[in-house]
Amino acid sequence: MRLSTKGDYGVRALIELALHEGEGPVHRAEIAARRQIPESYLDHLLAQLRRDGFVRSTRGPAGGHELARPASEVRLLDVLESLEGSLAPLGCLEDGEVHSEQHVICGQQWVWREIYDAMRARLASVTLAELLERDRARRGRGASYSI
Amino acid sequence: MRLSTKGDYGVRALIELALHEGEGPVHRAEIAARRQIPESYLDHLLAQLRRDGFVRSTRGPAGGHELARPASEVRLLDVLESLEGSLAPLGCLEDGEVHSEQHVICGQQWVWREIYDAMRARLASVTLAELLERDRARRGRGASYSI
DNA sequence: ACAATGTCGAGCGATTTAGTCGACAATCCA
DNA sequence: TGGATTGTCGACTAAATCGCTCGACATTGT
Repeated sequence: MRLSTKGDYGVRALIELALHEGEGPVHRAEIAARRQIPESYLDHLLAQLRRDGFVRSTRGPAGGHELARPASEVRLLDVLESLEGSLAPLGCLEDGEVHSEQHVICGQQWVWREIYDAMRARLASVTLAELLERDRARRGRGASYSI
Repeated sequence: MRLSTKGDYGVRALIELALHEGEGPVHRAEIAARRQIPESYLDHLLAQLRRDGFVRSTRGPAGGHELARPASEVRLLDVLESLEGSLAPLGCLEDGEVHSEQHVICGQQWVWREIYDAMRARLASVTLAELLERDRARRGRGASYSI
């Protein structure tokens, strides 16, 4: 029942991009260093986020990555489903799922349907802007920095 | 974010045992056939459920498996945590988890804490007796049987 | 004794995870 | 123009996990 590191790393990266919203592209290396993500792995995550329209990238020196849409309009649900695929806890809750006799036997389906719906609703209500804000607050209170 | 088949199969098996509550032990082979579970795999699941006190088994001919506690007192949450281990969607929500600086960086933790708590609460409110009842209802309405 | 059951652990093929690496493309700057 | 600097893409891989199977053994009823 775990989210993979993709969801974790990907959201971290987007928070970092949100932090620099409107300041031009951020280098992959900088994102990786500041959010503790393996750089060559981050590559794949950014590619996925780009494909799904969350991120815009530019090449060449002074290139990098930036948000393609305002942080306030990016829903956590969409980001996670981009990175992780479906978040359904059971195969029988999958979106495009055929309802064959196979699933007649899936005895917990009704509970998980409820939980899944609530989960998606909550994730849909959280924006990247809100994640950034919480991140700032947490880092503010937390152990101070040695620069 | 998927439950493994253990959770699915294991709950199916318990529903089958609940169906025969008070009628003495049910053979592993019968459970497997009626709930479409690979028999030699079911073995492991029953072993786990036995270790955690959900099931009592007896050997020898006329042996088999039965509920160790009344179906109405078995919570779905406990069954799933027995079979799947922790249901936490993120490592940083794990029960015995140390809160080191590692997690200061886990930017979605607060949302998932909420979702996780709600999920566990709901799963804790569902008993095996209720699962059995729903299973009966569903099978009643469903395609009728060829015996 | 023997047959029918459950018990336990080793092992195994397929899939997924979590990456790395290297060749290539675009861009900027001198 | 050419090289330095960035991003892009796909192949590859080591390790873990999943979903089992199998075989040796223990227990019990007849």
